[in-house]
Amino acid sequence: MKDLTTRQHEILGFIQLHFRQENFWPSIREIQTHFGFRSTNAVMGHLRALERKGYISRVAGQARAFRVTYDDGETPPEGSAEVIDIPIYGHIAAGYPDGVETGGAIGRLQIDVDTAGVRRNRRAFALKVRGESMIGAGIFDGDIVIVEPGLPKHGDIVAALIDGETTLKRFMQKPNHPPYLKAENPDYPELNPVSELVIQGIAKAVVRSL
Amino acid sequence: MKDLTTRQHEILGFIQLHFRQENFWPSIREIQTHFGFRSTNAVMGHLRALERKGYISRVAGQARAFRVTYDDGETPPEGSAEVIDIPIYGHIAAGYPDGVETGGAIGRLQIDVDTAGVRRNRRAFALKVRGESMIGAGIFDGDIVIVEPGLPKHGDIVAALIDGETTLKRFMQKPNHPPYLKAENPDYPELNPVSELVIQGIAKAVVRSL
DNA sequence: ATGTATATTGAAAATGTGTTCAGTGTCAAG
DNA sequence: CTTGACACTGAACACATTTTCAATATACAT
Repeated sequence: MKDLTTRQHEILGFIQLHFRQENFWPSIREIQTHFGFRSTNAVMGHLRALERKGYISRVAGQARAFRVTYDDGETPPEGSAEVIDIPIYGHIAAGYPDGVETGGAIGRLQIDVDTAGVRRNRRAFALKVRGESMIGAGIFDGDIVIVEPGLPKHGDIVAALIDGETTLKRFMQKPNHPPYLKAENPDYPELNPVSELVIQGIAKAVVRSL
Repeated sequence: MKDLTTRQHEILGFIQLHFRQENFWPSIREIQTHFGFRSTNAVMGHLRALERKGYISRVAGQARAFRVTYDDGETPPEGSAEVIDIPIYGHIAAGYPDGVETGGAIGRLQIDVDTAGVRRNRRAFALKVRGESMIGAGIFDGDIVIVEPGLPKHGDIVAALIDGETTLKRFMQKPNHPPYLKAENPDYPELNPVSELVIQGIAKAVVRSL
């Protein structure tokens, strides 16, 4: 894709900003006014350049009839990443042996695999975080964590089953030592190696509704 | 929400269909032609009705300047919740007068509307957070915020355009006072009422890859 | 130096487009 | 029967908007 000059870049930027803010495209005169041109023709030149370079396309003679075709984004609405459906378990019932109990879900969320950072075939699930033990890692009460089953590495945040309750902790393992879990909150103690340490999975992403 | 007549429903449908297919709104005469009316006024009547009933809003005198305020449904509920495709407008180039990065989207994410907390018809977009100014609200450098255009209320976290840069701040507005923006980080000062305060949208959700 | 792309002004032509005024006809409710 | 919402026709008006023709000036590669 050919490069744009500074001015062309600004024009394209304004067109897109206008569209995002107003939900319809600007007219040539609006672009002219915004940049302080004294002639609509100044805009025309830039639009022609943008069209020639393939960034936009227009319908001749029609008002506000833009299409932004910057082939960087926007173009492939179809070939987008795969979206998976993830069940949200509130507090997990003790004895979550191997996974999916559809009945226990308090909700579901759907997100594409790339953003969530999970693989399709693994059975990911989500948890609603309760408590403040991971506040130091930016995970707050009420957040939703997307968890993927697997073996944790040192430093991963994991969902672990302790005392029949699922909590979020950071998994720490130094060579030749048994692993332990660490809360990311100064008020909470480190948890020393638990006998029954069941790692449910590794936290891959956090989603929070504001 | 008031009910629509059959004809009004058809008109609204066509407007939205046109927008999805062409990326810009139809003109009144295009609507007229599509339905075979012999007078533009037939369309005018329906548009007025749609506007009165709150389904759309328009900018008087401007061509193709629609906004669909309320979606009448029509969208097939595939599976469970509806998944929308959100463009990620990346790091905004610093010092850019219009605050838009060249190519437009640097990525996309897909998420269901309930989890994201946005409405289908509004054009939500996402931003990759840069900087630590909202660390107190649990939003960190590198997080992705999902933003929906709209008018902010007191206390909302907004994406605002200041000095040509988009930043995330909390929108504060006390009665009889001009609004100001506040960073959620003790190291950052409060931002007093800016003359050129452009609110791009309200942050609805945060997604973080771990 | 010469050509080509960029960036702009200025004026005018040609439509596109929203809007209004004045009617006709239907249909259901009061 | 009358009233009022709805669905339209027809013609005209006033700008909004795109587009074209004619020039000037700068920068940059050939």
